[in-house]
Amino acid sequence: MIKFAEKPLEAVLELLGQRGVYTILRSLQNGSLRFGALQQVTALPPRTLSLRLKELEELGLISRTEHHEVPPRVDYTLTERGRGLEPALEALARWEEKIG
Amino acid sequence: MIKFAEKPLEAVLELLGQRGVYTILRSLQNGSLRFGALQQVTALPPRTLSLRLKELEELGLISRTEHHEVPPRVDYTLTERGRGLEPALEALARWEEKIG
DNA sequence: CCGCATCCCATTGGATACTG
DNA sequence: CAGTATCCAATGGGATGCGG
Repeated sequence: MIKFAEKPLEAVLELLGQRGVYTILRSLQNGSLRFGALQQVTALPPRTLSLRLKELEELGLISRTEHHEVPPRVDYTLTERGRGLEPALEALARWEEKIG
Repeated sequence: MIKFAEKPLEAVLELLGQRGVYTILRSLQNGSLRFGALQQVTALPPRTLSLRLKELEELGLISRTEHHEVPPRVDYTLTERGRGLEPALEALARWEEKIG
């Protein structure tokens, strides 16, 4: 895996190329979401979703907030750095429309 | 591998996440390049570069032109569809500058 | 409800050597 | 010069079951 510290862009692209990651980022543009919700929109098995979320956290694109309640509740939010990717995500979305 | 026909965007993102692909596309923005030149800018082993170029061709992002000469000469060019990705590539480049 | 542990497998990527 | 052949190591990711 490419290290963010060395090649931030390549690291992000590598992660964006993984299943569900683009969908996760786009979904979070509308606000925080919980693990379960992300599972539904991405259709990823829990193990895989968990891995992707951890990687997104490591790259500083999302943050994890744990609410100490019963039942447990955790939600994920775009960070400032994550929001910085929005123009790129938008450009990609527009490209898709054009050729779809 | 994700099929372009079904999910064009996911297919492109998957490919963009591979080593060297972003670099290939950016390099070709300045005009056609030959296999050897792409090998130098990407630092990919020939087998891998060959695979990536073939995939980029399948997605319709680049085209391959074979000149029947001795010694052999082949060059690769961005297609119209490939150029459509430029705004997204630019947005990514700007994101990189901001955090680099 | 969130998410980790294990097991498993197909696919892939890198390195090196070789050829039309 | 532009690739292909071969071999090997790593990894993505699905399924299932358990734990805080």
